[in-house]
Parts: sequence; C-alpha cells; structure tokens
Amino acid sequence: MTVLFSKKCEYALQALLFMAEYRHEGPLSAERIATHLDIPKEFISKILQSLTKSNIVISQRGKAGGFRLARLPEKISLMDVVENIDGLGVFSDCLIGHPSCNPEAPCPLHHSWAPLRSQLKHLMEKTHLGNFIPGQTLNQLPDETTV
Amino acid sequence: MTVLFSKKCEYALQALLFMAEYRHEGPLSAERIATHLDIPKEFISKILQSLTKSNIVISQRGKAGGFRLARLPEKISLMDVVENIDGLGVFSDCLIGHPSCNPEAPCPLHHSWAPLRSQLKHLMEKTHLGNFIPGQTLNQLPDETTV
DNA sequence: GTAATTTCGGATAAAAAAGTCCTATTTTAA
DNA sequence: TTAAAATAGGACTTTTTTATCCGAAATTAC
Ligand code: SF4
Ligand code: SF4
Repeated sequence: MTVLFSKKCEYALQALLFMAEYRHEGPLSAERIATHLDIPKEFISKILQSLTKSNIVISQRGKAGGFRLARLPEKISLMDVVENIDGLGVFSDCLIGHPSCNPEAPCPLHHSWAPLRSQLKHLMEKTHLGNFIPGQTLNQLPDETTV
Repeated sequence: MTVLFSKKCEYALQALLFMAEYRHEGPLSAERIATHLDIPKEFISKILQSLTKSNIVISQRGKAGGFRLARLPEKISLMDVVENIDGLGVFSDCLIGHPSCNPEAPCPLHHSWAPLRSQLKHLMEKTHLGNFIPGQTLNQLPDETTV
C-alpha cells in the first residue's frame, strides 16, 4: 500500500513538482518526465491526459510539444491534484471502514482522527506547487492588495 | 481506495472491536463475525488465522469453537493490529512516494506531514480495543500501583 | 509539403488485492 | 462412538490497480 494516495496520484504530484521546477524550459514531454521520475512513460502519459482534462496542465501536440502547468505553480494546490485523481474520500471516509456507524455517537477513534484529518486537508489545501521550487525563498503570491 | 489501511486491516479492526464487545459470550465463530460485519466469511477467516498466529486472538476448533481475544481488550492496541496486517510503512513512507528525496533537505510537505504522522502513530498506539466497548465509561486498566 | 515528433485514446496485459472454494483436521455435544 | 461444527490451509477466481501497446491525429521543424 501507498501511504494515503494512489500511485497514480503520487506520480501526478511528482510530475507536477518537476514541471513546476522546470517550467521555463517550455513544454516537457511525457518521455522526459517519465525518465526523470523513473516511471513508465505510458502510465504518466495517461495521468497527464487526465490532468489536461481537468485544466491543471496544458498539452501541446507535435514536435517540441509536451505538457506545461495551466497556471502559476503558486496557484495549483496539492488538493487540486488529489481531488482530480483520487477524489476526496480520504478526507471524509471512516478510518476503519465501519459500515454501521452512528454519527450521533461517534466512536473513540473519531474524536482523535477527525482533527488530524482536518489538519491534513488544510495542509493539502494550503500547500501549492510553488512551495516546492528550490532556490525560491519566497514562494508566495504577491499580496493582492498591492498588485 | 481505503483511507489509510487495507481492507484486510479494516476488517481485522472491525472484527476485533466486535469480539471485544461480545467477549463474554465465549468464542465467536468466523461465521457469526462475518454475518455481523456483513463481509465474506472466508475472507475474515483468513484474517483471523493471521491474527491467531501473531497472538492477538486465540482460536478454538470444533463444535462451539471460534475466536476470542488473546488478552484483555485494554491490552490490545490498534497499532498491534495495523502492524500485524499492513505493517508500519504508513508511518514512515514518503507521502508522495518520491524516489529521490534528500533527508538533509526535506521538502515543504515533510515539515507539515511528519508531525501529523507522528500524532497518528501515537493515536493508534494509545487507543485500545477496550476504548470502544459501549457502556463502559472507564475503559482503562487498573492503576498498576494499586493492584 | 513532408517527415519527425508528440499527444490522444482505445484496447490489452500484468500484478496486486480482495474474495471464494474445497478438503483435512480438530473438537465436542449428544 | 459418531455426527456435527468449527478452524487450518492450499488452490483458485474475480476485481481493482498498475502498466503496456498501438494506431490515429496534430503540430512543427526543416
Ligand atoms: S465514529 Fe468511528 S466508526 Fe464512525 S465514522 Fe468515525 S471512525 Fe468510523
Ligand atoms: S521530504 Fe518530501 S519527498 Fe522527502 S520523504 Fe518527506 S515528504 Fe517525501
């Protein structure tokens, strides 16, 4: 098992982090991304296609084509990616898959897990691709009021 | 996907919680457990066999046989179960499956995830089957110094 | 314009996880 | 003593996830 996300989702995140770092080199081909991450080219292709459909990346066919981020790395949250690939179940489903749970009387686990889960959710929402770009000490968006 | 644990592990936890609650009725058969949880009998049988080998439950063959907890519900932590079924990877593996990670310079995710993960670990360690038994307000072990 | 390169998308294959089946063995109630 | 009931364990099947293949369409460098 992976930790929290499917392999698809892990690869998507890895690919996007790579694309964020190298976004100035023009579109990156699936081939190059696959080589860099050491994962199958055909698999990451499919994943990138899916990210294209959900407007997280933009694809370009033909020679010198490839994929690039659809917007600033500071504008793509990890949650955007997780939601697109795995969905939001991880932030809402029962930790032990219990079928007969009475929400009125949550079990002892719930009281402790719910806050953790909510922190996790917040973490994925507040963390953006931009936060991972090396050598960029200030990975924040310009203050909207001053722009 | 499940949230954090495999289905095997979820079922194991569900079964053990049930066994803790009904531990006074003698051994519970795989059949009865499966019916109660509405999961396949053959599947939970295998899981219980595994739990037997790791001394979390005790099995008894023959008529009126079945499974019962190997020790007090207060003495079986959720971590005992998770460790036996899924292993401890979830508490140590990289959240995004990143292959090339320099532990000297952890990524931005790590700083936020590590504490959550450690809280999660602690939660699983401190929560015991005994904490789930209904109608039992005091689900703690007797103070060792007074016993 | 043409050839090279790349994504698109459907089909298929392999691997892993989940679920099922069957027989042997053990135990006990009657 | 015997039949019923239960676990043990190996083999097998199905489903889901992960991975691969291939032809068509698009784009661009030349
Ligand atoms: S209360 Fe317990 S059983 Fe119910 S959803 Fe929360 S963790 Fe699951
Ligand atoms: S630092 Fe980042 S990439 Fe490395 S193990 Fe932690 S989460 Fe994964």
